Amino acid sequence: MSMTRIRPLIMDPSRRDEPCAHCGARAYSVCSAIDSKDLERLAVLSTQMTVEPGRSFIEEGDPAEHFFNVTSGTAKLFKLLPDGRRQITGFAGTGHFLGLAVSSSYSFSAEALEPMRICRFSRPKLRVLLDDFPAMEKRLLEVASNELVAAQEQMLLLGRKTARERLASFLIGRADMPTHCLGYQPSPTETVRLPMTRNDIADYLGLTIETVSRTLTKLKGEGLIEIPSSSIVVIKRHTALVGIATGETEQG
Amino acid sequence: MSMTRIRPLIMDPSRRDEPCAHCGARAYSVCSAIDSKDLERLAVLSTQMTVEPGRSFIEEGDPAEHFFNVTSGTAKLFKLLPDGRRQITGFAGTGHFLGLAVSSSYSFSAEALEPMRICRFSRPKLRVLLDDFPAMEKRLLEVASNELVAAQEQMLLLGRKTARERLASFLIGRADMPTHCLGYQPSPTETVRLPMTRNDIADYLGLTIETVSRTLTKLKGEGLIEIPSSSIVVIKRHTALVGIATGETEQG
DNA sequence: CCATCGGCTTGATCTGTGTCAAGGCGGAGC
DNA sequence: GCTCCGCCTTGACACAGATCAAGCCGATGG
Repeated sequence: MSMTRIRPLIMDPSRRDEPCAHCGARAYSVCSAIDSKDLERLAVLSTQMTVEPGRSFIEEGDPAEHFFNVTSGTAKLFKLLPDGRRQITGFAGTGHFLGLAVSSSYSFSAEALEPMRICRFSRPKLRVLLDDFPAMEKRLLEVASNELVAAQEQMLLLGRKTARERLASFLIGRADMPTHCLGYQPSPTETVRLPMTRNDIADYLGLTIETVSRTLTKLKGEGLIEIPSSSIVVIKRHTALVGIATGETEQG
Repeated sequence: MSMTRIRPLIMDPSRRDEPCAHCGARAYSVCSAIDSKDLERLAVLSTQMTVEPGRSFIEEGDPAEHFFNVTSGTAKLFKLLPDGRRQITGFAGTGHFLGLAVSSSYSFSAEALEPMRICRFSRPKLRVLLDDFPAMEKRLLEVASNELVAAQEQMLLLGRKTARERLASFLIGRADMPTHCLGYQPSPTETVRLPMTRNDIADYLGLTIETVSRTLTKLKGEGLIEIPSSSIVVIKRHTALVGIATGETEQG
């Protein structure tokens, strides 16, 4: 499964002994459920790593030996069909916890879009730790519940929305995201940074790259958005875009 | 939101005093995490109800005051767009726990497909109970994790599979389900009972009723399945169907 | 400054699935 | 046993988005 994987991960000795106490992502992650005084127990279980853009750190089908926590950067999470068709199931930013699942192997792959820092935990060891910290277990349940709600929303998008509605939903979703998930963010929230390629957007929305491109061009032509560079979109008419995203607006 | 709801639920006084100890669904549900000796505490929180086919017991947007546990029958879970487009996000059978979500309102609706028995818990009260039973919290996390994996699989289906692959996946998914989820089940597992209409299947798979009907007819014509009645499908060539479902088989 | 290359856009055409329309079938009620 | 009605099937046609095919644009490196 991972035969072609070359140097996907780089251990980072410089942070080996740095405890979770200094982690910039802690406030946004499940680790916030653990008290400062107990943080050392968590720290000894964690391994800090960096992942370069384009590198995978989870491969669908591989034995699920670790949990991960994103401390900076963004990853795409995806599933593949044998002929190469791909569905991106989500993007994981700062604070995102990865690897939940009872199964013994990963059900998706994860690849860095940008330089990332991640925090890795051994599954069995974290499981044991969780027995002592029900607050963290509770936090994980909250996280999983929220992701489930998001997944259902995405099913509605994939099953029933038009290309135009999908793009509008995607842009609004990005604009409404908490700042810490986004990494570097140009000032107003109406400016949306897109660290992923058009192909990634297409595979996230169940479209082709051509349809994504055409639809964005059309939204631009209608004055709903501006596209100063291909990885930046400025939302000019937020309410109108929301109307399209939620299916309230007829056509275009 | 629920102005048009009429007698959606029928309280069942005959089971009011019957404790969870006699619940047939207990073994399959999150309640199994609670020890027999503590079961009384759970029992006092629960209200048994029956729901007639076609009745809703959760309405998207309503305040989320309860959790539910399905003890028999099947429900469809769905989201709607303002113009009536519908996406069924799943079917909930015996043992299924409903209502996970941090939000204060439900993010989906639930409607009975068949006569159902459900067990209702007040959210705040169950939350308090969970503090005393971390095993149940752990079980809920497991359940949520598994649903997340299933949701991602469904995103792959909705975003990237053909109509033929969707129907094959759906039938295989039904055939592979644990028996207790299905309610009454005609003997061999190769016989699949479909308690939902073609319209429901279409709304679950992101297709139209016509495409579902045509595709099933085609699979029948190829000898992969038989359709003795419109709500029963017999899988004749399981392996071939799995090949189609997973996208390994070219076309048809 | 030019060449290269990956990612993006745009145009022409095709096609899988949706839409519209007409029966068929089987269970419920009289 | 007949009628009704909801659900399902089948056919003809339409269209949103896919596919195929150029070409553009901006970053990178010599």
